[in-house]
Amino acid sequence: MSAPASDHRIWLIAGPTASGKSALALRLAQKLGADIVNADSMQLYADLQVLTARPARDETLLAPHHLFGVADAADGWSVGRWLDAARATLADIAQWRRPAVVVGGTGLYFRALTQGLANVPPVPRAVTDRLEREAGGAGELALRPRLAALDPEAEARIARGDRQRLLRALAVAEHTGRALSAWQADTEATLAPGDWRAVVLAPPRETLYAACDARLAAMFEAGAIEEVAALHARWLDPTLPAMKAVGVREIVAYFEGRISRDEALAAAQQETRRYAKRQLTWFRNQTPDWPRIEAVGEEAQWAALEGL
RNA sequence: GCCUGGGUAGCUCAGUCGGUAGAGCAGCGGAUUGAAAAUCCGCGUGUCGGUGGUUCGAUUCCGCCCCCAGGCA
Repeated sequence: MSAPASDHRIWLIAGPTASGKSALALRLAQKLGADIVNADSMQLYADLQVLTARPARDETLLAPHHLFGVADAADGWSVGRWLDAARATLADIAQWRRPAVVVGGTGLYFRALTQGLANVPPVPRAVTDRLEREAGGAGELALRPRLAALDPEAEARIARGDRQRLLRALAVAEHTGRALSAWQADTEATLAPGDWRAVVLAPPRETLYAACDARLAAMFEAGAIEEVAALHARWLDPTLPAMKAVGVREIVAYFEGRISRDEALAAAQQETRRYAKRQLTWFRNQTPDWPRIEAVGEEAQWAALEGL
């Protein structure tokens, strides 16, 4: 590497699903003697190991891994909760004077790390739920004017149809007495600009999609179905984050006899490709200045990383 | 071989009484501040099978050819 590792105690490795992040992160961690920190919203949950492509035990033994499978599916985590955990983890790693490699595909988590997250007090989910009930069938039509009065900036920014953001903005404004836009305006970065270095894996579209398809097929063979069966048997609230992992819905539909196993696989593969596309869009436009590695395959990607 | 039906977007199809065409799905582009593998917004991407003819003008009408499906042999 052109710059000494000590100049960059924290490496960020981002990219879409199935692009080769985990392998690259592991290799980098082994070379630097670094710890690996998860920045993937779904690999947080213990229940889904196969389906989220969370590093297996033999891999986690090769370098210290943090924040992988630490949450229960019944427990819904959020960017804020992850950021608090990541911050504490990174501080801990720094105390041991070891570098860290933060790896994942959740763009928002990386943003929270490099640009910060508004310090909004916790807004109970019940508040949002109440607002939704109050709105009733009118939905957005009833909520828009209310938000416009409290936080016109947010109201103008939120696209029509985006109920989730509309409810969040309204809940924050009503619950905290301060506009979400105002909270967001004084956000400060979590990591100091000079403390980290980032790279985005961005393989060609065709290659990436083929890798997604192959991986989903392998997951179905490697226990993804059994894993979802166990999760399904817990009868958790379907709105929990873990229940929304790509593949869960499709495999549950298969259990219920609504589609065949092959159809479930095809549907899960399609959703994975769409997810990968959204990730490519995020990193292409939200982190345009992060170096991109378009190479395919671990060796080529490693060579590209060393050449940075 | 004959008869019938059909060849229009990546797929399934609609349509044009002659003025170069539009839906669904797929796909692509974009947004993204506490659910983010979430939640949304936007965009038809096309030798209308080929070739001659009629016509100011043919995807549309006519001839021939090719291909597919079914029927008769």
